[in-house]
Amino acid sequence: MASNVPTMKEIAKRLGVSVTTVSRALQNHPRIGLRTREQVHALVQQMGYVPNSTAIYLKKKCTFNIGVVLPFLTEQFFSLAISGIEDTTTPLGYSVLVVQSRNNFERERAAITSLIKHGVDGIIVSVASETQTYLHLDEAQKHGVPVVLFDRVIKRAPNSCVYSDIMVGAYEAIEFLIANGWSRIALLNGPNTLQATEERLNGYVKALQEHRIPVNIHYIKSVNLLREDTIRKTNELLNLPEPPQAILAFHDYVALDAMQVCKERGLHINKDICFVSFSNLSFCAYLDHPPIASIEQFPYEMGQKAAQILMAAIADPDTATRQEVVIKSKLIQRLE
Amino acid sequence: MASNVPTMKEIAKRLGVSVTTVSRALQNHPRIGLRTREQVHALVQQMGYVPNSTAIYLKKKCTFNIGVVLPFLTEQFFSLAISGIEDTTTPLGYSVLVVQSRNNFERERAAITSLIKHGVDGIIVSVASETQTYLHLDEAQKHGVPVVLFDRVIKRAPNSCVYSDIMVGAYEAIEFLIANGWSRIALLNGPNTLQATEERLNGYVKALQEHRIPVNIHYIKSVNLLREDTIRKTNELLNLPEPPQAILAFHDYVALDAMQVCKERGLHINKDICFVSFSNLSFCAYLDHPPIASIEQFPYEMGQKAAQILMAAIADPDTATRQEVVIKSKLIQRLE
DNA sequence: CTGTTAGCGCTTTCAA
DNA sequence: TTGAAAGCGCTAACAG
Repeated sequence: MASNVPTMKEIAKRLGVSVTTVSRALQNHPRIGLRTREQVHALVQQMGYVPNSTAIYLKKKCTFNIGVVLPFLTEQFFSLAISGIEDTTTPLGYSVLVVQSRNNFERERAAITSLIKHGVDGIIVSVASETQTYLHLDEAQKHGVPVVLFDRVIKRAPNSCVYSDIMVGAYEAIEFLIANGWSRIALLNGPNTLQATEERLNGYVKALQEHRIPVNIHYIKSVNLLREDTIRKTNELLNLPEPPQAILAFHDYVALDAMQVCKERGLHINKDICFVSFSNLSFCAYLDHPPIASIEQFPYEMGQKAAQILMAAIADPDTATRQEVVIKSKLIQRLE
Repeated sequence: MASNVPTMKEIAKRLGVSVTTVSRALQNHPRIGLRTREQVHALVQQMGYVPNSTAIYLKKKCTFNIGVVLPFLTEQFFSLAISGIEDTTTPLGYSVLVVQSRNNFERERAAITSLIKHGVDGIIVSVASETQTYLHLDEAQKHGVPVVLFDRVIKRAPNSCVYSDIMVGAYEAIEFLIANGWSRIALLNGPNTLQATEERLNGYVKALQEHRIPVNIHYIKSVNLLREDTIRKTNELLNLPEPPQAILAFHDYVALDAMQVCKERGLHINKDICFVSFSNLSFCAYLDHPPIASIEQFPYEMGQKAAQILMAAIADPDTATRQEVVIKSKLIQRLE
């Protein structure tokens, strides 16, 4: 911020009125003379006066800033969520502070601490894959900063959260594969720390069981979301005496890496082996052989919803109760 | 922010000292008794006191927030730049306010106004494709908020800026294509409002001329960066009596859309027609037929550099002079 | 309709 | 080594 920026005091002095009057004129307070109001506005215009928000924040005890903590901005899923958040908060005068955790718990904790210090009015977080506790979230609540979780949520946490019906998504995906004649279906799942991993597994198992297909434990792999691990686990699957015909992947990035492994081993995608994955990122459209189906999770809408809940909690801290919103996912088929 | 959060006053009262003392203890001021300091720190710990940053900001006349305005977070180029910015500002205690302009000038202007109102200490911007003036940037400078431009810069603007040597990049790309035997090379360029568009054109023309290849005006198209326009312009190129053998695209997204058009028309990528494009986004690695070469522009490093310049300008507003930093690009070849 | 006054939570002279 | 007091820029009773 600046050095010699005009303040209300100067405006008041120049106009020979009190700062109160200026303040009121600026807020279009009813009890103010039309003349005065116009004069003030004119001078404000002329001097290029911009109210000092820090002062207002100090008074009003809010900053109109909210924080967002998520694993990676570079994942389109999250940047779309940010857009959803931005679009619902900006019209209300809020700005968004973004911090990336890079799936690292310590970074996440530090990010939240830093956001509290910066005085945000609320925080939206999608937890890191490493995160196993929600104590760092309590820290925020303790300072009166509401926290809303989205996508990567901790359901036993006391915070409001919004996520997609992953279990159903996984279930439908497996049903789809079965309906198309595959029965040897593997699951390239995420880290076991994530709730979302468990749900994918549940959906997977449920669908298989309902169709009386035995669950093969060797078909279930957990990857840490790093490329190398995906490659390793995919190779393990392909090395099986009876390798899978289809793979449900944790998300598109996992699917892409796995597909590359397959290609390198001479397999033809969607012929020798086919994929279904979560996310439905836009660049899949550019692949010659995209996953045969994707589970669209509507990250933009999730961001919107999370932001709405947060806005409500900020506006009315007392009446706001814990909410749990499920965004319906949708299976997008790409049969060739 | 909260209601009943502990303040320095309470700490002082509980300890029977003055707020001054607490303040000094917290800052580890030299002139303070060891005993007192320890007592204060203990109580702070116990009460979970967090300094009210708004108050500090008001006093210190800075917020330790910086704003970043860019077209789209969903473009990996920009999210990588954000990471670069975050990584250089966070260690210094700064947080990043991100706003997307969506290539819309009005949104960009509004974003900057909003950031000034929110009291950021500085702003980094990559201008919208629509933007043709830098008056909205002057607005910030007028309020003592330094502005640094990156990538999509306005070079005649009075602000510091960092960008890549696009002309050289385009030049090398064309040389590479010529060296590999192509001479009918088209340019799917960006909007004419962008400096970057002009530079790509210059590099393109220069390389052709140096190799005594006549510049064919029908091979030069300007797209507005929306998918539909890319499709239209690509079709125009392919409909030419002598269609190009190679295309230099404004960036990967343009290349991808253009490549799809080619595929739909039965052309084989990198055989019937090949592509070179700016950006080198990571997902190109997943394509069966990626652009035959990409011009890596190092967005992370650009973000870092822009942030460094901004940090310096904030730290020392008087001595800081306008800087213009060029990040060398690099041609990544993917000959099959 | 307008001004006076107090105060948000903190830092920082100036005195003791 | 500590404290009292002023003040950052603004808002909001309360009083005219």
